[in-house]
Amino acid sequence: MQIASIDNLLKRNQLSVTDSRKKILELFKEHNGAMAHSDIEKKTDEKFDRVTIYRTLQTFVEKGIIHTIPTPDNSVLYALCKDSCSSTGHHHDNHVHFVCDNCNITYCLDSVVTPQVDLPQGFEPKVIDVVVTGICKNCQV
Amino acid sequence: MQIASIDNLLKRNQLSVTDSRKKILELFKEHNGAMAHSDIEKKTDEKFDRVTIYRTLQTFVEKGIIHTIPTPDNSVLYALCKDSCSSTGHHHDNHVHFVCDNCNITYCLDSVVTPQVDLPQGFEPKVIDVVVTGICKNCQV
DNA sequence: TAAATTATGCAACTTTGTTGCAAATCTATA
DNA sequence: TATAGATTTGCAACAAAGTTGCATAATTTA
Repeated sequence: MQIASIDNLLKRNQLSVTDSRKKILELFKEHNGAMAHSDIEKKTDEKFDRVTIYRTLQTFVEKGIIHTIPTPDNSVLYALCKDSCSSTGHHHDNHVHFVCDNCNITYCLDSVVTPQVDLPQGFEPKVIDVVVTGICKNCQV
Repeated sequence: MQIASIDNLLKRNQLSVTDSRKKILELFKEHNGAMAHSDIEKKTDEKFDRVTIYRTLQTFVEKGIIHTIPTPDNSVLYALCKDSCSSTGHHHDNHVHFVCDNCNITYCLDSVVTPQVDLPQGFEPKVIDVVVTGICKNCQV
C-alpha cells in the first residue's frame, strides 16, 4: 500500500494523520497475518509509548479499520479489516480465522464464510466467531 | 452433585481432596455457565489465595475436568467438561459456546456440534472453536 | 500562521498472571 | 491412628498487560 493510501485511510475515518498511526498501519499492511500488542511494540522499536499503541489500536477497532480475533489461548490479536467491515462494533463476524500450530501466524480467511450453526430453541445468534487451529499452507510437509 | 461425587471426581483424577478444590468444583456445579478467575475469587469471598485458584484451575484443565473458552473480548473463561472430554489437552473442540449479550452468561451448548468449515487448499484443520454471541433463552422478551 | 482541536508521553496505578519456598494439609501405610 | 512422605497452600515478590489523568506536543481548521 502506498503512503498516500495510508493517509487517505486515516482521513476517510476522520483521524489525524500522525507518525504512530501511519507506522502501525504500515506494519499491518506489511505483516501477513494478525499481530498482538507486544508484536507491534517490538516492531516499532519502542519508538512509541505503550499507551499510544493501546489507544491507537482501540481507535482503529472503533473505526472498523482493524478487528480483534479471539484466540484459543486467549491472547488479544488484531488484524486489518477488509473493506466489507462496517464501523459499528463487531467486525470479526463474517470470516473465519486460522491459527497455525507450527508458525503461529494467524490468518484471516476472508474467502471462508462463517458456517450456519443450529442453536437450541430460544437462543438468538448475532455474531458467530470461528477460530480454526491446525497447520497452514506454508507449514505443510 | 453430592459431596461424595465431588470427592470421587477428584480421586478419579488422582488429585488430593482439599477445601479449595472441593469449593471450586461446587461453584462450577452450582453455577449454570462459565466463570472467569475473578468470578471464582469473588464467590469464594477471598477465602483462598489468588495463586491457589490459578493453580487449581490449571490443574483442572490439565486433568480435563474443566476447559477454557475463547471469548470475543479475550477474557479467560472456564467451564465444566462433560464426560466425553478426554484429558489430553484441547477439551473445547467439540461443542459450541454461546455468550449472552444481555446477562453475560456463557453457555456450553453440548448438544450443538461444531459445524464443518471448508478451508482453502493447504490448510489442515485440527481444532475448531465456535463462539456465538447473542441473546440467550432466558433473556428473550 | 494562530487558535482550536486532537494525540502523545509520562507517571502512577490496577488487574492479571507467574515463581520460589516454607508451612500446612493430605494420603498411604505400618 | 500415628507418622513419614508427598502434595498443596499461602505468602512475598515479581512481571506483564492494561487503564486513567494531565501537561505538552503535534495536527487541523480557518
